[in-house]
Amino acid sequence: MHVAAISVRDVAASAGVSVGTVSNVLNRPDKVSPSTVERVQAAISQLGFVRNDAARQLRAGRSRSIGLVVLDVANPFFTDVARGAEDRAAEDGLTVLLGNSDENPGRQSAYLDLFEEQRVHGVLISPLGDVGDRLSRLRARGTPTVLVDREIADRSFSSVAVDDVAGGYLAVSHLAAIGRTRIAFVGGPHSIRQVVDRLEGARKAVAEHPGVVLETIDTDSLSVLQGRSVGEKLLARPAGERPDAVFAANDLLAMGVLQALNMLGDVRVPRDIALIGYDDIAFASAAVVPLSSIRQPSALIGYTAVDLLLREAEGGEDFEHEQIQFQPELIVRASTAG
Amino acid sequence: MHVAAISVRDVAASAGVSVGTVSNVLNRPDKVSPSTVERVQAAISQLGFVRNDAARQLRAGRSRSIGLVVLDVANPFFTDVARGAEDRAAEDGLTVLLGNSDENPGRQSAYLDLFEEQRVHGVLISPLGDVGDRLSRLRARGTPTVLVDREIADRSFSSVAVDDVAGGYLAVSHLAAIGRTRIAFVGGPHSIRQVVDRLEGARKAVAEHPGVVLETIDTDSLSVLQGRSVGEKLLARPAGERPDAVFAANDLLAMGVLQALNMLGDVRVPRDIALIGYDDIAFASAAVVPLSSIRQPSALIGYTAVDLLLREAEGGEDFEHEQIQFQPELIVRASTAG
DNA sequence: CATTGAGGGTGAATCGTTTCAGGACCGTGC
DNA sequence: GCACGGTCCTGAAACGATTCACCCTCAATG
Repeated sequence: MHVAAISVRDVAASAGVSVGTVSNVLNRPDKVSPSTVERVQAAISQLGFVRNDAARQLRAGRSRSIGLVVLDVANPFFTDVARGAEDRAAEDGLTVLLGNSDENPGRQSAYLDLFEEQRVHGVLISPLGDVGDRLSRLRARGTPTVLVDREIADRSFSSVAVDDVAGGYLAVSHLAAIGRTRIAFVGGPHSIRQVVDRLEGARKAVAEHPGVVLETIDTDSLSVLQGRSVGEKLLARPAGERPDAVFAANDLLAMGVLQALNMLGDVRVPRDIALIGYDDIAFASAAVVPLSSIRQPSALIGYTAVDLLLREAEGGEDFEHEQIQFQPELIVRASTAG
Repeated sequence: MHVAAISVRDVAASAGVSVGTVSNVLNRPDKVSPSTVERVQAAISQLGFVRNDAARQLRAGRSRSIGLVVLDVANPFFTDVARGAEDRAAEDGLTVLLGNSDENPGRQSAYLDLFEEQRVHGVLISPLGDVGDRLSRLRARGTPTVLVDREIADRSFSSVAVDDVAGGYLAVSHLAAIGRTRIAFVGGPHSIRQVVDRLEGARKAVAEHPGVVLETIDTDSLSVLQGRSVGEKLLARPAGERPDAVFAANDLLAMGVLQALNMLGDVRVPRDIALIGYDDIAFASAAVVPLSSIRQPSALIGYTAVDLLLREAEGGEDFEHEQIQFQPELIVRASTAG
């Protein structure tokens, strides 16, 4: 468009002041006499001046945003995390840039590049695969980083997570407690730490219950679609070879499994197969058979992560990295009744 | 952090070339001899140089992003739209910035300010209330704008929408066809055009079916929670005064209603109350009673909107604004069976 | 041999905001 | 009358990538 862009210079000329004064009106109005403030503001709205954020950031050296990379925006768990993060960021006048890696290392990497080029205030990431080195470099160059829903073993990063081993343990202990003995764990890929931990928790619970066996069914991702195809595979088995309980690594998968099982009338949840998911998303309670699940404080995770990030940014290089861990909670509904 | 930021100047010095050449390596490697490209790239990775996007944008005058303001990120319909938009934007090397107005005019306005300060390539918005003037000014200053899921009467804006009147008509005609006569429309606020249109379509269908009456129940927003409270209110009525069918303005509301009705055993869906939603989100088919709905091509809407935006940006001031409208589709499931 | 043009490279100017050292002005206190 | 401290403003410098007019070389051409 050929509309000449209006700059502080134009505003200054129109109001009969210097550019420095315009900037002061914008950023420290108390340092400018009221009459001048008024004159400048009149010029601003008359000319339709809009601050150029790029110039601002260039000067400032940092943007006023925080980058957040999640595994899947379609998963309500992550939108809840994002909402919590936004809330905390807003308290400090910051914005959250949401990047969806879609469980794809290439996209994850692209977002990290983008955020670094944008000189974001910091990065929150629910990491995929082995990005420890990448993140170390990022941090070394001055961008603080907090891991969301994951802690890295060597404690070199700050993190906010939920104890997924405990969650897996809760889920399977519950299934065992209601008398199920042939349990299937559905989830994948194993590059996602949560999947591995929940499985580990599941194994731990099984070990404590003699007579209970655990089968694992791998999936390519944690989506409704993948769940549905697992459900179809279960239906295809002879009745005797089906598990009598399924622990899905998240609610999306669980709902997919549920959809598939529900298509054919002869398998009933929870009568034939009990089903429990993970995350306790809002839709879980509205499922065909209301879904038992493991609840995580999702918004709180996001909120805390930003908080930690800001403290880390404040503290500088020598900041003591902190690992915060929340405990999950078992929510029992109809899908594991009896 | 005290890590000195690396600039093109440092890279140039280290590689023994001029800054102009470094820039050329970054942007037009074919204009630089292979040996020089290699030398510069070695310097870049050795120094850990990362382009400063703010400086880039300042010079370029525009950012490489598109702003998208949606009514509710928790609504899968909008995340699908966003996904479609991202896909199309990626084809042109652009990024999508997602802003959630949460049906709040203040937040909507804040995002528009932010996007304008960022000098985004363009804005996609699912507008709330009366923002025509605001958007006109935005466009006058050079930011092309496309309305998503809404067209403005005077055709002064480009838009991508679905015919919501037709959708409302489809839903209620279907309810009438299965013999329901006391239909309740649940939705709100009326500042959302979709709500108004779907209601209009509903009225149109009712008018064609003598003996069918329509009641409207207003809500403050289109969320599961609001739906649940409507459901509770319906339950509180004497059985004879309840509608025998509910048309909810979106699936979230419908699922809320369904949850509430399901808590008490004496009202059954669809036997006592048939229920149909709108958007056909992925969770609709996994609901307690699989939900009938009106499907919209959500990802396609986002994709097309960006496409239109880019064409408009290309065309300049004299671009002929275009209104694209898709047709919705009725999806019948158990919640309106019989 | 002079001319032309292409390929490869240079570096100062530019984008728009913020910052900061300093200047003008005015009232106060000695 | 003068120094002093405020208050209010000024305007040049800086941030870092990109652009563009220009320069240099060298080979091909007439």
